[in-house]
Amino acid sequence: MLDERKKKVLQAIVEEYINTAEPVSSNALTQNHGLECSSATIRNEMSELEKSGFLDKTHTSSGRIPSAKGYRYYVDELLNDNDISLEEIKYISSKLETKVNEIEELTKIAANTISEVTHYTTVSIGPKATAQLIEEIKFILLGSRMMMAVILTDSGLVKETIIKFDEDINEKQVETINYMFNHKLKNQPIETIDRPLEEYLYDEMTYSINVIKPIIEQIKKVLEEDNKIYLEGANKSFELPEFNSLEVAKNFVNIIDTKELIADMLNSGFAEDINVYIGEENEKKELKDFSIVTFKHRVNGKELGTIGIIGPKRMDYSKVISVMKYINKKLNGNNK
Amino acid sequence: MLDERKKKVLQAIVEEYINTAEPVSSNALTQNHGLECSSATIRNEMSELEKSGFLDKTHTSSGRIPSAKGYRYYVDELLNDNDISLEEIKYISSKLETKVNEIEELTKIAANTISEVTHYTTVSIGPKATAQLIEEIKFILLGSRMMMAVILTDSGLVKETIIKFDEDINEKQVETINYMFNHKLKNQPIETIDRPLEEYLYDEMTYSINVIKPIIEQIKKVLEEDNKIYLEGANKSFELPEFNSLEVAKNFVNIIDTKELIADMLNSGFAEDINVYIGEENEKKELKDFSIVTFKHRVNGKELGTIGIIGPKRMDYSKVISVMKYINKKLNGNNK
DNA sequence: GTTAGCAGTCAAACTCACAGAGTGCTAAAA
DNA sequence: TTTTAGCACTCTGTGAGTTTGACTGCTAAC
Repeated sequence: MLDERKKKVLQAIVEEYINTAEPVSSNALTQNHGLECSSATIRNEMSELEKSGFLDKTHTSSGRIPSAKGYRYYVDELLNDNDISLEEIKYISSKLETKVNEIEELTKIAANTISEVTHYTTVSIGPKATAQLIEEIKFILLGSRMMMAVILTDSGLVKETIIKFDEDINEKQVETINYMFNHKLKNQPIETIDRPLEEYLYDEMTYSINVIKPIIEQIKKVLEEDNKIYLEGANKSFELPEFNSLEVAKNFVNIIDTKELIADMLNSGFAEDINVYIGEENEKKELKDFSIVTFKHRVNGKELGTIGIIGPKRMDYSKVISVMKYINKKLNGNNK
Repeated sequence: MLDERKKKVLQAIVEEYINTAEPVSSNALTQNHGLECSSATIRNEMSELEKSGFLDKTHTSSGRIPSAKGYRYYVDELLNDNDISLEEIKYISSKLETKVNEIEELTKIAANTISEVTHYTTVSIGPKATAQLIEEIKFILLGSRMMMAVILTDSGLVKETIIKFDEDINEKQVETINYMFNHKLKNQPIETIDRPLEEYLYDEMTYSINVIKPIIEQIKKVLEEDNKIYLEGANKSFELPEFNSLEVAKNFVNIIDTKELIADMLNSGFAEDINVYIGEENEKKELKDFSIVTFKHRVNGKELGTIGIIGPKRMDYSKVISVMKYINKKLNGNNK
């Protein structure tokens, strides 16, 4: 589609623009980009690249900036996805070796590390419980009218919730409940906690419907509710020149303040290993000025969390994708 | 200290400035502020108020704005702390009646409600576990090398944590651990989990130091660690005119992104019911352009969480303090 | 003690001119 | 046919100079 020199020119423009945040002139490309021709020739190439939609101009006599299509081509065809230094590798490795007791913690650490290495803002979210099998449910009495339910899933996720009652319950009831729920739910997908189960339990334990009901309600609630969203390095974005525009800064705060938007963003379309959405490619129009790069942290095919970077369209895709690939590999490697 | 008319003038200026965000001119005060005199007289009063430090000017021929001292006088002496409508009371009441299973949840709801009613950004944090007595600790085996510890305190706080081991443990060991810890810790302050306890446990259970050690470490960690900080309505602040200054907006993002700063802010000096820090009164210089209003949510003298509003110095103190007082009263009333 | 009136001050908005950076085009060179 | 040099043209950003309007401070009269 594009001849070799056009590719080189496009790549040079994208990288120059990522570095400087200024429209790139034909002159700027004659140095340090391995292009053995004059600015006039580059102008001709740029003109054609603009005609085919890879470049934009901010005004008639300005230099060029990459269009969304230009960034897309760069990301798909031109970038170096091994743009990561030895120090960075060492640093990431040491961070990921931190011993954690909960899976969510690991996702948080990974997100934090990515933010530190790339200097962009990251968001992360724990695994969707609904995609997993229930391995065990434990009920523990915490007083006469309070109980804790601990749910273990097959991928090692632990969810706990407190349940309060309007009447006293005793150890014996808890034992029965423990037996009933486990009997019926062991190794079942979480959707099993539904009508049939409720009816079964109501039938078996008619005498204590006042106890069963809040339990089922609360368990459903805790399993279905969206996980907490963790945000790292929001202030780092504000150092970027694009955030000198109040419009952009405001949009950004709106985005990170709207939990639903972030959750949507992290959960949407996962065809690839690593997903890149550039500017207007995002479905939500609030995100049109930003680019998003996400990946799911998986172990043995089970999803354990999603991490995303949100930054300007002029994001350092090479660095970001390299770091994400490395961390993704590392996380999948540590099958523990 | 100030005669009646000066008070009236100061109050009018503060309120006018809170409404308009523009320096207040002598002319503006001749209408709708119950001041029966000409602008010239008001100019004289303003000039004296400025001399005594209650007012500032942005430049020689500008109107006046309140100084920190002016705001302070207003907050201490002039404001109406019952500036809350029937609708607001109804709305707040309905929100606070939501049934919750965890105390932290209630603090979050209260903070969310305050943000909704006042249109400012709120931050909240759960109770410090270290200030409480341990009522009970339960240990539950969650697999051969994993355990959960659930700690109940006297004010109803429940903290749970997962502990992982490098060796297998069995139900019998868990029972012993349950007995040991409860025997020694029941109704003790949390600081008890310290050297003497460790030594006692090591003596009693020398055979399983590999088990006791991670338990104590993890329990200490979870009890000492700062609670999660919840942020509500960060985007609302960005609608205020002071946030058109990039400097201010950047500072704000820095503040809300720095968890330690917020935790400090929420935990500092609590002489009063409701604490107001105006601009430079804040110890941290990052906060010099902002005002902070905080209160602790208590039940029977036990602290259950802290909620703060962070907004511009030109904050609607009347509304904010009225709403906080009302919510504080409501929360202390619901002794459940 | 209060007020009218006026001179003085300052910020914000507007205009204008100009320098500088960059392109597009044309015609010559390779 | 491709590349290059050169030049005219365009547009932004900046800074100086001007005007406008909102206020205050002061003085003298009420």
